Amino acid sequence: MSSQAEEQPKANRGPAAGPENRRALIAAAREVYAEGGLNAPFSAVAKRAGVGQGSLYRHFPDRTALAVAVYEENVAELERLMEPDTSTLDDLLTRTVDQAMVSTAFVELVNGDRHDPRVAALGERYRGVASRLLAREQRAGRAGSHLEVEDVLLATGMLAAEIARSDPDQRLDVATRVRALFHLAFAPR
Amino acid sequence: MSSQAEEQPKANRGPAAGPENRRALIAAAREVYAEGGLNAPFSAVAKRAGVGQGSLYRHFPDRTALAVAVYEENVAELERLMEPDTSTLDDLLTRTVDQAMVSTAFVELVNGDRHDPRVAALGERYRGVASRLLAREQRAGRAGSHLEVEDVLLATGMLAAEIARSDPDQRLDVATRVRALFHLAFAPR
Amino acid sequence: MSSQAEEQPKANRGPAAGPENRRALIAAAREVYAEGGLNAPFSAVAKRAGVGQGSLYRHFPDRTALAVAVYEENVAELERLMEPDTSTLDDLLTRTVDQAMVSTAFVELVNGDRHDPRVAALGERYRGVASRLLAREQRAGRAGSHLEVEDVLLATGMLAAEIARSDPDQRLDVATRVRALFHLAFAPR
Amino acid sequence: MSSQAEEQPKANRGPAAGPENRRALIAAAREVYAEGGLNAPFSAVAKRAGVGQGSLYRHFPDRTALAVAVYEENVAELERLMEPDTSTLDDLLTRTVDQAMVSTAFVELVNGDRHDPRVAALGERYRGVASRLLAREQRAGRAGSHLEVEDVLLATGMLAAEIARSDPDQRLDVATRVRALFHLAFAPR
DNA sequence: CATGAATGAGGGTTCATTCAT
DNA sequence: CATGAATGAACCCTCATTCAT
Repeated sequence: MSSQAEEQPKANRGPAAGPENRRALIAAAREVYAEGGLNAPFSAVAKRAGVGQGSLYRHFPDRTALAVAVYEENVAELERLMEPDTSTLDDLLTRTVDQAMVSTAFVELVNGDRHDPRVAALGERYRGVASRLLAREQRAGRAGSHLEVEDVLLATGMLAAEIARSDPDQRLDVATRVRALFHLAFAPR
Repeated sequence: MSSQAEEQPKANRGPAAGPENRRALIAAAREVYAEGGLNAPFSAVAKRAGVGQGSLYRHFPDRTALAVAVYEENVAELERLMEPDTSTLDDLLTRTVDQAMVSTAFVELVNGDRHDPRVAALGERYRGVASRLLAREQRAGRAGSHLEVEDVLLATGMLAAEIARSDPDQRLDVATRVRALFHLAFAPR
Repeated sequence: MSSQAEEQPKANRGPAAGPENRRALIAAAREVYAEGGLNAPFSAVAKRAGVGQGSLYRHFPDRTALAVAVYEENVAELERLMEPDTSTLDDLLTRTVDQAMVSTAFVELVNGDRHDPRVAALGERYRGVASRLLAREQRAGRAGSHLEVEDVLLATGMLAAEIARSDPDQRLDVATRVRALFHLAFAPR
Repeated sequence: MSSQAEEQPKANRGPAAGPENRRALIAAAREVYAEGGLNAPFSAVAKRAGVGQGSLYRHFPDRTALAVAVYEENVAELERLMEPDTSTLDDLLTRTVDQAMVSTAFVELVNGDRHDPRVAALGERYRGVASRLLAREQRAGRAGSHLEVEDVLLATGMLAAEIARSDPDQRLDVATRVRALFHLAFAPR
């Protein structure tokens, strides 16, 4: 009814918005995946980020690209957190629980795209963290010598998946129980 | 409308086909769930069974009904197999690996529809099996007294999920490794 | 699990059940149409009648056949009720309200199949009733001479449709109001 | 997968097509409702408008939204036409006949979704028109003081429905006859 | 002649992806 | 480079109709 500018579709903010949008998309994806799992509508990510569909596709041409971006942040954080000499395998389990929702989405995804190099690279970095932790713990006599890095990877993977599967209000309980099991399994004999 | 018999709609085989169709549907569902998880297109089951959509809905009014039917067979088999006094928790793990693909779908199911009575009933039967085995093993001194039935359920659940997730040609390896972990976790201290 | 007669599908009662089924179907149709209008699932009629789908189709090869059968009973009742010298146009309106749900279903149907002879025959009988009533009322000076039988048919048709459309708990109100309008329109000038 | 451009999926005309599509959808709906009533296949509207299913849902998230959009135009026109001091109740009946096909769909709509606020708002506007006309006619002594706005609404509703039900080549006749009836019913006593 | 399962087409809705502006 | 509408395929579910027993 006004004589000008009938609709204002949200001002095209120009190229400057690029990196900002990218960040918004990753954050939105983290939330959406956490709530709805990996099969949440892809378009829901754009909507939640307050960004056009097209921009989502420009930044992340496929589902894997987006998931990798999300998980990349998690791995980076993990690398940082697990660096100090005082960090333990148990810290890794704790961290896994915290990140379970995203981790699981990532794991789900990876099992579709196992051979995607982007995915493989991230997997290697994660494995590196686990490997360094394990070696350190074994040296300190806090982890059994029977353990190999694959065991640790399996443990964290299963833990994350189990948490993600669980009823939200049982997660604390489940986490405690599962960590106790792996404690026993990891202990020196 | 057409001058010749253009389509051959597939002969109505009559009610006699009923039980046969039911069996075909369950078998098809087993395969479809194994390949695509519980959210595989419902219609894919009908197609794979070579049965009309409508018949699928007649036999199983909703997803849960079908999943329950599939898993019912598994639980029944489990109850039979675990009955002898000689069966162990380790047998349960073995069996879990064998049924992993279906088991995972069931776990998915249970975590989605926890309050559906049909699902709850099956869950109870499974729990019963685990419970009897655990008690027997603890009496025999082969399982630690710290263990509760929840621990066993978590272990089998995680094992099944992990197997289902894994690359088919790594499953044997994964199974071995995970079972070894739980062996340690279950052992008396 | 019993060794014989696993399922007893409801004893085929033989040809004797024919007429009984027919009656049950008509009664069921009356209810179903009243509740769900003419687009209620055709099969719902069979279910409500406690009769196989096939029997429904045998007795009434199409929707029209069933609707005609239902309405035939209504018209017969109408003929009986309107015969006494004391019955008036107003009685016809009253009766129309009572039968509104079925009447409307019939009218709906008729507008699809206007040229179906079965339908036309019933229409004639209804028209006959209206015609006799109108003549009698005009002779008695209770209806205006401007009125033709078409006017009466339109009035009853619209009344029935309006009732059928209305919220169930407003029907009484609507009926009163509409009948008052037609009272004025029918009165001698 | 194919060696040549096998399909020509119909060129995405871009957002510019938006408003045009919206208009096309409303126009198509008007036709489809007129032919098939309010339960005509929703998808038929998209097809007739030459627009994808998805676009239909984007513009009108549910049946009611579409029906309201269609009828909104009619009510607006009505408000405009009935504003002059010279317009009468009879003009309203005339107009109702002209819009009968759409009016009926609207009546159906109103009777189904009486509690939807969008529908209620339109109903109020229509009632407003009828109310103003009635008051004016009563003041001028052209309508009886026994009449209430509900009577007018019932009359237009029944008239529209009856026209919509009628054989196209009898509509003129039916309209004349029904309007004459309501003339008598509306007249001052 | 009754029964009720089988069939598949039809219509509803969602969502991944493309593309004009 | 961002935007958001358009598109259509895919899945869901219901129901009219047929037909073996």
